[in-house]
Amino acid sequence: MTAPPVVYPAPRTFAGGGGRVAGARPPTMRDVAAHAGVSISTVSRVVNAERYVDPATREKVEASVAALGFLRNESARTLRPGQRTATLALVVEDLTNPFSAELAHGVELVAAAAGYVMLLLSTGRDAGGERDRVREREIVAELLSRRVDGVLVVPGADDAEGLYAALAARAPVVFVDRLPRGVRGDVVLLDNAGGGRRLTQWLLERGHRRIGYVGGDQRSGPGARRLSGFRAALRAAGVAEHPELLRFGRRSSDEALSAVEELLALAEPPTALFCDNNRMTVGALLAVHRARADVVLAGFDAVELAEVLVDRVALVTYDPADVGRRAAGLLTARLAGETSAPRRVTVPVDLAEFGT
Amino acid sequence: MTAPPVVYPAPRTFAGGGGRVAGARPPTMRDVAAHAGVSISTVSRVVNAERYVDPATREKVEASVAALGFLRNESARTLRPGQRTATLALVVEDLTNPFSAELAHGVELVAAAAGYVMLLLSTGRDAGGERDRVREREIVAELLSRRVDGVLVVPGADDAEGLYAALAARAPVVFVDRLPRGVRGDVVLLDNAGGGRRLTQWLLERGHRRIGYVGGDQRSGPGARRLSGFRAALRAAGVAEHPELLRFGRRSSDEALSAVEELLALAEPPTALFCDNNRMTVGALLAVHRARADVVLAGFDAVELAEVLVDRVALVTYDPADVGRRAAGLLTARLAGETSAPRRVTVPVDLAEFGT
DNA sequence: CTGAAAGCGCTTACAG
DNA sequence: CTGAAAGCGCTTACAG
Repeated sequence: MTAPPVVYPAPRTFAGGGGRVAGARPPTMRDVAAHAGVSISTVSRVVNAERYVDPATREKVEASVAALGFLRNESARTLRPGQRTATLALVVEDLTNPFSAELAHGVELVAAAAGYVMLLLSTGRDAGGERDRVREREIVAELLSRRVDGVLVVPGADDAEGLYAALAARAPVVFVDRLPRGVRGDVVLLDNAGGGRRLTQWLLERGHRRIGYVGGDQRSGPGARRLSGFRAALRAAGVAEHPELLRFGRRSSDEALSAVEELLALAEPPTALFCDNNRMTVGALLAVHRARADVVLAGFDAVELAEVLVDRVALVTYDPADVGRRAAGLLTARLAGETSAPRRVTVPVDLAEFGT
Repeated sequence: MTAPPVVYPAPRTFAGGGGRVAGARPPTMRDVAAHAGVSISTVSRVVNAERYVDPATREKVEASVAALGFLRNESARTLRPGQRTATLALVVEDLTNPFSAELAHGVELVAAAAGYVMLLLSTGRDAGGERDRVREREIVAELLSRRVDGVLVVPGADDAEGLYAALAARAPVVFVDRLPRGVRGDVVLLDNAGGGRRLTQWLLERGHRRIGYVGGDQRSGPGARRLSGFRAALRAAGVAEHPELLRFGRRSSDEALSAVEELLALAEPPTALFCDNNRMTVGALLAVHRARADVVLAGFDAVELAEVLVDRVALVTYDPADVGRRAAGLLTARLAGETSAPRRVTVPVDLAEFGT
């Protein structure tokens, strides 16, 4: 990625765009100073909107800035000790996940309002579908090299312990949706347990006692908390869990669909289904609709048109952008000097009922 | 956003995270050089993996790098003329739009593979729902100040002429989904006209002659091309357009739903509907489903579960991530020295049929 | 209110 | 193969 050596001050040129030439060396403060007939210090003061500049001088300099199209080189500014890069980073696993995308939107809003720009990096998964450790280490190194002011991370279920410790040792880090083990830090969580409880109570109130469960990874993070909410509600109501009605580890709506088909084919099928995320809810909706089964659905995440497919459904919904705004708010507060103990923010969820 | 003056070399400290202190001044090449007993030049050579370094020296330096946890300061490196920031920027209007999110994903994949990091900025809309000009100018200034190596832009329908000209004059810019008037540059477009034509042909082949049209902004960009494809197909088939069946300027699925309700209530309703984007398709699906109308749908964009709602539907689908990959590919090619005339890439679309 | 000078952390000819 | 020195474009005490 390094450009071949160039003889200074050869401009970097770009002749694409049909002969358009971009990249004549951009004007520097020195150029502005010469143009305005003042010193570089004075240009710096004007550009930084400092006080103690004679109005006439300021005007002169501003005219030169405009005439030359001067834009301060941020890399140079950043180099001074104590100066910020005015850059935040958001690290997600997969941006195509709607949660990540809306989260990023919320983060960007707050970042922009606070004068920061957002780097977006995704860790992805390796060929085996596992978290890509190499890429994760690269990302941490990249962020440290770039001296980002702060980082927001949606950690993976299987994040190596302390992966982000090196990062957290050098810049404030806010974790989103789950807190990796062994790391202290600010974290913004959804009320997953509360949502699981409310969905389950909603089913119990409607008389359901045989409730099926279709879920993804239930060993840690959001999935674990949703399951614990489910179980807590059953326990509180004195209703028994039916192990044969629980299906975990489903990774797609297709896998969820098969799971629900299995459940519906049981001699004693469930009368209701708890779906622990968007993929599960979509799969279950399809299976129930196809089977024209008399099964009530309760699931996590908004699914467009869900209410049209089944007679009765309750969905836990939330605003990922709000999660992003809050997480970015915590981070910018740290950057503004906040030194309180690690904070844990829980974002409430909503229950939306549909159907007859 | 500027930190208060600090007395050098006071470290920036962060006492959040429960007393955890981050930000002791990171080690520099000077520190590594002292630790390894070599000159700074030599450290630079090792860090940059240059040839002509004695293996023993290299090993010594690498040990010091590891011991001190040295990570080259990218701002400092960038300062030298001819050096890149290794940063691309993607500018979209709204990241919550699934197209933007998947696009960003594709861009990030290619950027990461080529050694670039992606800045993500959204222009948003102002209070009046119009493109926010002030924010757009800020973004252009920000990107120029940061000396990003290249930019990908999804321009708005109502972009001011030449808004991105200042940018394009200094760095390669690739436009996505539409090309602003008055700007030359690489552009990646979807085959919107082709998609519109195919959807319309699909309807015509099934005998439809009264085809309704539900669309958003049809004055420019993708909307205009989809409409032109619709009209071209009608013309080619010698089928008349029915002006009373055309509804434009709908901005949400709710507005599309109302439009379709109007159409279905006509004395002579359409027998088929053409929907020019995802929102329109969702609204039309709902309206047709609710009215249990015998209307065939043909629409743009994948809609989850669409086929379950209506008897027969055809959807034009495409992979926004692929658009992102291609756009980023054009950009990285420019950055690698490609100097051909502006390129226009058209990404093909698919037609998916559902229903009995 | 203004300017000369030092220095941020690197890279790069230039010597050796 | 290695080092001393200049310089990238800024900011910041320090003098005046």
